[in-house]
Amino acid sequence: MNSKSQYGQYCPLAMSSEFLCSRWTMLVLRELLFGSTGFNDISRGVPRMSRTLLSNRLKELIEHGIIIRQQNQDGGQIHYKLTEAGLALGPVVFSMAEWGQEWLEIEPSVKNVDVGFLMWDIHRNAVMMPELPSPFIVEFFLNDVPENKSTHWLVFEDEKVDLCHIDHGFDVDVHIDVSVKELTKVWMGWADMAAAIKSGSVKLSGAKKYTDLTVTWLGHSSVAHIQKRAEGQRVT
Amino acid sequence: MNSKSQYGQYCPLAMSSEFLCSRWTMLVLRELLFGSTGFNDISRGVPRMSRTLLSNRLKELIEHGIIIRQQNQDGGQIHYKLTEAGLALGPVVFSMAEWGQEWLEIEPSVKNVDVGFLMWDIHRNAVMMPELPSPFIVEFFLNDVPENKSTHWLVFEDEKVDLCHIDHGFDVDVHIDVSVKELTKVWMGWADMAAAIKSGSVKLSGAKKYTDLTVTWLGHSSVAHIQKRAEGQRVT
DNA sequence: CAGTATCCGATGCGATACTG
DNA sequence: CAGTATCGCATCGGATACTG
Repeated sequence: MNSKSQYGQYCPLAMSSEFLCSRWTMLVLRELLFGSTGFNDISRGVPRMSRTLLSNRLKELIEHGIIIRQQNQDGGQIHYKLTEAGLALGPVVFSMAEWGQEWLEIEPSVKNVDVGFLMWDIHRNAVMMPELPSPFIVEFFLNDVPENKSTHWLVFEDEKVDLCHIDHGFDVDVHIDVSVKELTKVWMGWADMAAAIKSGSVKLSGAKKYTDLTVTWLGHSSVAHIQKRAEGQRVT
Repeated sequence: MNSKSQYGQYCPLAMSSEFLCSRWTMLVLRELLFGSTGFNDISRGVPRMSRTLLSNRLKELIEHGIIIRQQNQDGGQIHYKLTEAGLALGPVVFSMAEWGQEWLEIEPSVKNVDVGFLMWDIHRNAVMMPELPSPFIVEFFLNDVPENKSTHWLVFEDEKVDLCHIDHGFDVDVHIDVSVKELTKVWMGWADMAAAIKSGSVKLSGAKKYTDLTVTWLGHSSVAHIQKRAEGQRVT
């Protein structure tokens, strides 16, 4: 836990970056800003971060007044919640994300993608629709990863969407067969879903009335609407 | 030089923060955004950063397409210049600085301040005024630091302001006697100059027509206009 | 679910000295 | 002015195992 001034500068950028710009911290903040409050939920948003380190980072953020740790008096769930100052970091986090979406080259991003994070990210932005039955089950088959990580289910039910990676013998409504890379591109707005279906890189099956709505219930990343720069201008 | 993906996330925030959120990097970007292009100028803006590390960081930024390294064909000065993508990082850097100015507690910031950086920061934002003679010499005496670091001169001449820490027998127009802490507060907009003069924590001497203009030629930090939160709301 | 304790290897980075 | 090479320590953080 490091809280001594490293930079020796009163500059607010220096003071802020001393604790904001440490490994994983921005991603933890992203999770909090997206609404996760439980330790395990946050952890699922940063699957490659060790839980030990997450624990330390949360403590640092508490120390700095960015979050508070709450527990119901009945000893229930523990919630990490952003303070007012923490919420005010939204523009900082999003401006960095938006810069990346606008300027970063695609290929480096889709290399070495963690499937757990991709599915977690999709699940939390999936869109409930009145047209869908309840439950509505979507099975993802990711055709380029080891078998034990290849199948995931999205369960739309009771006004929320759950993510599952264990087969409970679901009654599947829509099945999606796609590579991780292609799913990532479509999800991020870097590729067009209709074109991907037409080219065969996304294979949908199920009742047409549901597969036709895929673009809608699948949703997009929260920065997908930002236009990427032309290929020659992008950076890595 | 680390260029392998650490986070395993396609998320643009993750991709960006992998190289933006490393030690010193935001401060180097600040220097570049403020207009420094030479190695030594940049280095003076981050005096506690080792030159070795600065050299490495600049290389990383070049690799990532954020800056380019230019040298005149006559073998003159070397200039590091932001690319279009690099310039686009302005809002990211400034949003973090603005957050800090609005939310951070003052006291931790004014502890352990590097005098070299303070004077460098002041010098590059000092304001040329037609009312001033040329040269116009301001002598700063920082009354709470070791003698060899206590005196600095600002030389307003030929449409530019130079900073000097060696006595060239200047013909001083205005003398300022102040502590580093108080000078920092006034400079950052955390204290009022007029009040500081009245209370005696800033002691000005010299021709009245020049000392009366101090607030103007001294200028303020670029984020000084942002209002700090009330004391109870601030964080560390 | 929500963590903590301990170990230990990797690496980040400062200090110092040197170069064209 | 604009760097580079080398050394060596400190700390960061991952892996693993354990707790209430």
